[in-house]
Amino acid sequence: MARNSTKERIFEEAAILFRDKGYLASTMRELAAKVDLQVSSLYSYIGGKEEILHKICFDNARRFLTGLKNIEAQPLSPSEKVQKLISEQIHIATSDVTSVTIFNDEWRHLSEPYLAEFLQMRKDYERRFIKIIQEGIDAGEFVEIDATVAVFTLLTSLRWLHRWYPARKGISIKSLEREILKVIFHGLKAR
Amino acid sequence: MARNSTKERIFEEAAILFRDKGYLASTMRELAAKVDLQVSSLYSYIGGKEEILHKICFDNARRFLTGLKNIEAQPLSPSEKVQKLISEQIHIATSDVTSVTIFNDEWRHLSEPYLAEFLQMRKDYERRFIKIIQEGIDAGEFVEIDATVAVFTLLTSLRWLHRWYPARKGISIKSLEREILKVIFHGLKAR
DNA sequence: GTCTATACGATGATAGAC
DNA sequence: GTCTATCATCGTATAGAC
Repeated sequence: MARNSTKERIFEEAAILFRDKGYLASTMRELAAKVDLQVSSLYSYIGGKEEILHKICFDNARRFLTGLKNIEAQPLSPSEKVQKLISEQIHIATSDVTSVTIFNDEWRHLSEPYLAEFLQMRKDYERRFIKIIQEGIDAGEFVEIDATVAVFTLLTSLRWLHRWYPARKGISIKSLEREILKVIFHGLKAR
Repeated sequence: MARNSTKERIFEEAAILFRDKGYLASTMRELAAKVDLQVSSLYSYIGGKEEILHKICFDNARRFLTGLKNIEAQPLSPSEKVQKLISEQIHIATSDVTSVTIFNDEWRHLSEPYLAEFLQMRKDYERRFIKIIQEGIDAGEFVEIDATVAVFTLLTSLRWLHRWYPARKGISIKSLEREILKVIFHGLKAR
């Protein structure tokens, strides 16, 4: 009994291809070669190229939104919520690089109406993240800052973590998380 | 006398196209339509599609490296240097969105040997930025952090500034800069 | 489910007349 | 420098035999 079905292998190889070359530059011919099939045979398993992109983007969007929902529901302070959100982002980005890369970089090649739906989920996540930061500011836990600027500043560095963290070879996920939290919570400047 | 030559108009329209749809999804036919020429006429002005991408990527790489070099040469503290670097990134990213978007998002479609050359310039910039942070740590101006993690955390949020700052409508560049500096230097947490 | 064969449109680029 | 015409190639996807 094989560990992975042909369909699973197609999705996995496609993800690697999309990650390395981008969605548009990846061809069905290459994908077929990777899984040792003729191009036409791929279509016995999937409806088309975009179906793969769609699955990756929406699986990840749902994953992040579910994580956020769980954190929102817990009786935590804004600080603790932000810490958990950052921790979650780091763990997902480092453990599932391929998938997160595509989620972050290739969603724009979704066709309508999926693109609009995706953007709405993304915006929803950002809006709810901003709300948590604003609650922290109002509660006096965070400094008086523009919550939107703060969220995008930190969210952006997390979203593209997958691109740069291989540059810091040898660091453990635990240390990576500690260092990032240090920068985000306390900033660069010594007291 | 026209303000822009045909060649300049081709580069400008191509940049907008690349920014909006990505390099691969942009076609020479679309570009020709934008500048009111037949496709074949474009080739009287440029050698090919990649020449445009090449120019945008390398012009920007040089611009950022030149800015860094100037700052390095000044008799400033690491803190002041970092502040100037951040300020410069913000000004370029907000004043020349189109160009910076392509520089950040589309360089990977450069073919060799240009790709390798580009990556080397990029790495050089990062390495020198890390060095400044490390000097700040050694001088006691910055907290004891992993300089690489710190640089990528902040550099990433600056590099993709062009993607999110329209989400914070109405904010002035001055305020944007102040808020970002606040987050990066002092962090989220209230004292 | 896998194959061979192929449809069919889009692509970057060129040839050569004017 | 601009055009019309065209090329070779590659893209996703389908038809239909086995």
